[in-house]
Amino acid sequence: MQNQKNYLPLHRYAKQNMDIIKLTDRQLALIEKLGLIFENGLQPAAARIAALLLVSDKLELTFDEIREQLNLSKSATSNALNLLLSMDRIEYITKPGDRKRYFKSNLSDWKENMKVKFLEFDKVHKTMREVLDQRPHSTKEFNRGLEDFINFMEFMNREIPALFKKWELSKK
Amino acid sequence: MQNQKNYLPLHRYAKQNMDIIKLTDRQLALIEKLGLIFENGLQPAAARIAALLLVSDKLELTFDEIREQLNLSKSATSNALNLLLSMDRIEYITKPGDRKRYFKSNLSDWKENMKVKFLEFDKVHKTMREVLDQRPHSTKEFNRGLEDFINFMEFMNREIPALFKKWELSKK
DNA sequence: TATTTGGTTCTCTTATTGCAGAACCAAAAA
DNA sequence: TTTTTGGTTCTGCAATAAGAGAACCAAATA
Repeated sequence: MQNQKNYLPLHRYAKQNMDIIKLTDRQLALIEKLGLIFENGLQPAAARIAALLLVSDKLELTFDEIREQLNLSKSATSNALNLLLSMDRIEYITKPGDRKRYFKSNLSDWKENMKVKFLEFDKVHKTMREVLDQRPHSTKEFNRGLEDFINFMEFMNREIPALFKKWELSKK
Repeated sequence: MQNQKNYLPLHRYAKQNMDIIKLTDRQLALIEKLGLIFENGLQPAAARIAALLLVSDKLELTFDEIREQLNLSKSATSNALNLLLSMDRIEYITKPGDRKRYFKSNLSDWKENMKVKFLEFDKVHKTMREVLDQRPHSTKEFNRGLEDFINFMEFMNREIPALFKKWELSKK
């Protein structure tokens, strides 16, 4: 159980992994690029942290390593990390004899998140159906168009879980 | 061609469709609900206009009708309408002898928009692939997880167009 | 016991968004 | 020619977001 906090005297381990992580230009560029993508749904600081944890050679970074790499203040780092933790986009491990937390990207949960996102349609088409239900019969053509659109969303909602399954099967 | 501006003296047509549109409580509630959904990607005023144009009995509303129904200022109405127009989420028609524009929801384009949105994945997985390409071999397990995720996104990207086709076929 | 570490929380600034209200404008009508 | 209509554009304000910096804190170390 790595996550158990079982501290040993710090001096026995200190700086063990503290080679200053140095990013190549290519990596920096990728962080910017990914960061922009992630800003769809995340604040900039959090987006760049998420990107950093994918791009960096070293996968498990401490608070201060993240802070330094991205030139963030402590508060920004703290808030962004906690946000990402609460979204399950990252997680952390601890190491025996070391109080620091090592943050890493939570890849496995991403797929879950994606499923959830796909299925968010559900709310949309249900509300749209409500809209259709209260429309007057007189706007026939529009109603037909709307119904078509709703049916389409429902179709997607039915088929997408099947796609997930198909993917799982194709891997075996 | 309804869109041709062929003005006739206003008095011959004035107020023809100017029955004050009155929304039921149910409709107002639906506008709020849909409005919230649309706020994902739209400013509040624009979101509620988009909702109004789906919910209202009357489908083609003028600038002032929209403005009054939603209690917006002229500037907010103008800006929101132009935003929606530029996104192709609404369109307008004109009527002979009438300078006003009649705005309506552009349902057909919505499906297009949805396709585009689905295919936005493309950018994401391409960048992710770049990330994977520059990762050190040493983080084998992580790389495998990342690759799995990328493959999954590529799979989705391949399969979703097929789903669109399947839908089109199922309608015939 | 005093100090250091690994953060968290509070306060303040700055930048951005979203909108109201008024001024403005061109085309049409009077 | 003046007025009205159907908007657009400009100015300014209030609310919110994003993050810096400092104060703070509990657990671990010295």
